[in-house]
Amino acid sequence: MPRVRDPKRTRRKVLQASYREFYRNGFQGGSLNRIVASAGITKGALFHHFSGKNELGYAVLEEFLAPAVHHWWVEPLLETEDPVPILQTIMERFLKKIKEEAPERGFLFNGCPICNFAVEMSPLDEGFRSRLETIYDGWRKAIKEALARGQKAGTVRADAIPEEEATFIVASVAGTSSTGKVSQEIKLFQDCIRVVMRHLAHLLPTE
Amino acid sequence: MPRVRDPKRTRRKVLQASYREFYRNGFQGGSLNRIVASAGITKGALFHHFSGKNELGYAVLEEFLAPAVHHWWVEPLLETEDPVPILQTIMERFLKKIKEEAPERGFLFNGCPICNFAVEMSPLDEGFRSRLETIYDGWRKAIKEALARGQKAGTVRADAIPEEEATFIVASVAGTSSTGKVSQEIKLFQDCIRVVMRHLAHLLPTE
DNA sequence: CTTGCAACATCCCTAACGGTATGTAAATTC
DNA sequence: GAATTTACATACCGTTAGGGATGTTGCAAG
Repeated sequence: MPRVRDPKRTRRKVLQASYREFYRNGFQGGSLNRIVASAGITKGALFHHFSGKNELGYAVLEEFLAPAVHHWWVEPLLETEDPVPILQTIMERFLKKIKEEAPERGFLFNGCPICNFAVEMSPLDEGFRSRLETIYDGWRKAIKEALARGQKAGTVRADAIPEEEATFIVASVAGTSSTGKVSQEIKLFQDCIRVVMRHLAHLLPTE
Repeated sequence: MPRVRDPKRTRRKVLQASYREFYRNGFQGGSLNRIVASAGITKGALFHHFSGKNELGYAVLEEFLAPAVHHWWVEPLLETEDPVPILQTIMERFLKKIKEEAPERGFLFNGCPICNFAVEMSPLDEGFRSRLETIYDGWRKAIKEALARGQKAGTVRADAIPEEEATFIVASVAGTSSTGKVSQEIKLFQDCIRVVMRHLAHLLPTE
């Protein structure tokens, strides 16, 4: 067997397998043995790259989930002066994503992975809590600042409160994911998102 | 030692200790050993009343959490013809509850226990999933029917969609709890609930 | 007063967990 | 090209988990 060494690749494989394992079984329920098995490596490799289970979880948050939020929520809103349509587009894409995952191949939509981590681990471990707080803060900040810019540009009604709305929108995503995954019926997601979309429409200036 | 037997009381002690343990550590992270220790009983007693860990979790859902939802959300809305103020009152009480728990005695608000169970266990075990679905269905149904009655009575605007709104309100509670518990700052809860309250106000008929 | 079952207590088992110690081969450095 | 370090693999801990077997005792019925 021609032994090829690619530490970056190995590390990525571990992270990916860990993400899947934790996403499906939770962090505490996730098994390092299963991770190394599904990643096709050994415990030696895992513990060479990560000093323990917690560090592995932190890495998933920092290197997988934080960038995902940045890509889906922060980047599209950056420097925008008309954020409401963009937020609506993101919510639509969110619903689309769920539809794609739900019925196909029997794969379950397991909710928002960040929220899953938050619910399970934020009260149990300060390392998780602080990292999750950073992610949520950045998420909220992006929405808040976009809404504020919209107000300056006149595309968002002046009496809206960007900070409150941002907090609410993030919570809506978490809540929709968490309650919806129980029944796995798309209608629940649809209903939820539809109300949020209507709420977003109310943020537009009245003409 | 005067041995006193009180099976009902023993059962309740186990359930209460289980609820606390699972609420703080999650279901998978919760330990039966810790439960029997904190309940002041032994494993023999636990397994006499419950056939296993899962059944214990089911019992917590059915005998603790389902009644709690009924008490907080279903009962106050029963037969009401003006549901919006009642919903607002419930949300206010929700915020109050968080405020009471948060700063005092260093106790952490750990989110909505039902949502915690849902996030962790609904994708992993059908017994949990179905029971959680029943709880959420009843919760949503109570709101939906109250809103529909309100529409008939003219206290809720006719173009509101009770089913969608109900789904949304339940998701809001879950989302607020889950995202808020990360930072433990009351302001986040306040912001979130304030937006929901405003949204509820929009359900009133325009005059 | 005895019999029988419900209500526990005690003790133990196996499996799986996260983690470590040690070995070894590839890669890098000098 | 020798030496050193990185990148793994193998084997193996100690602990704790959930759960079961068996023993013991209160309590109610007959």
